[in-house]
Amino acid sequence: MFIRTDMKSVPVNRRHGESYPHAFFIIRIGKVVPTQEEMKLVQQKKGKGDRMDLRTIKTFQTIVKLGSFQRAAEELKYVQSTITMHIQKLESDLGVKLLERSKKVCLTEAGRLFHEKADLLLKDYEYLQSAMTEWIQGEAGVVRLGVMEPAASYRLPKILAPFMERYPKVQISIQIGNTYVLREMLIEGKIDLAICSVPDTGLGTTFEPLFAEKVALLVPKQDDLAGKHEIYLKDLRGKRLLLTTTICPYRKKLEAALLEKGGSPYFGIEISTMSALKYYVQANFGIAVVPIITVTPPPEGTVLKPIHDLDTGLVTGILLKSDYKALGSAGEKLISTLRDGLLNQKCDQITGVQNKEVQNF
DNA sequence: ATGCCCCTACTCCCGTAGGG
DNA sequence: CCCTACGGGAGTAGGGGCAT
Repeated sequence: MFIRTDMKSVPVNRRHGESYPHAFFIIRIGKVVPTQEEMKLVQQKKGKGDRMDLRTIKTFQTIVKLGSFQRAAEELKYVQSTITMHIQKLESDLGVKLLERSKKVCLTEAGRLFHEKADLLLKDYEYLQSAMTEWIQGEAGVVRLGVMEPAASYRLPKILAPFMERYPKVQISIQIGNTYVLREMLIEGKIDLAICSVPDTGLGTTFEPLFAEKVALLVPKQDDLAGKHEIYLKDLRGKRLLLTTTICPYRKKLEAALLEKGGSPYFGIEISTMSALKYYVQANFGIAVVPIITVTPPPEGTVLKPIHDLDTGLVTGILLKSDYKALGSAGEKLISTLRDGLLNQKCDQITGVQNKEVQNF
């Protein structure tokens, strides 16, 4: 069986000048993928007998409840002939007699079974209606979010916690990845939006910058840079740099700056995850340029130092598809929450680090 | 390919008349 | 008293034609 929902028009009651309270969604029920034989029958019947709608079921249930066609008509605000027509249609659709008409309306054996099952169907429908209402009001829904590090671990939880408390029925799925991966996922429709840096290509997406993720140099205490008052990119020459992968936007930005201001050569160790860098610095493997938020406070045995000639902000924001269609109320509310949360999160200040002001757009 | 307009067929409901 | 059948009015869906 399949259930097809159609938006039934709501005609103005010509006789009484009011809308029919019963004329909302109709659930039509039919057979899954009709066979050729069934299709012929359907054509022969010209639409009769292959479906039933929710109103006729409600009419039937009302008759059973009140024990009379007339009283059911009054309850449902139909004329009595319409009630008769509904039952005829229902019985015709099902191919069984549901009610015995005599002085008193009685259920047949089939009618009793149908009454029982129809009750469940109506309850399910009421549940569906309620779920749809919640979706419309933004109280429920599913939003697939892609987030890059460190925002995923260090910023998002604080922003999402109050949102989830306010909208407990909204399901959020979070995919963590780098900007390149998140953009691909967005294009392929695997996520609805992403929090990431500016993608290499803007084709097919629109980027809304929100803040700059500041970075600084993390060095072991025993390194000579730890005691240096001012550090510039040229001071990194000859040092062992701990780097993330080549597609990491932080590494790209750092390498571009090093080429421009510091010159070659540099040598480093590649570590795939940003969060692991600080532990390798702690173990005296080398030095690393890391987002400040990930090393607040710095691990024991390390020192965080600003690099004066490094534009420290990696612009981060919301990435959406160019042909973006509204996600529904829940999605829109989440976007709004993320936007406000990321714009308003307090900048991480570290003693001894002369941060530039976070650049807001 | 998309949007708009017009026409036709269909659906839904009503009131009325008649039968059990 | 209750149910059924019938005719008619009003609204909607869908197809066809046309313009962009």
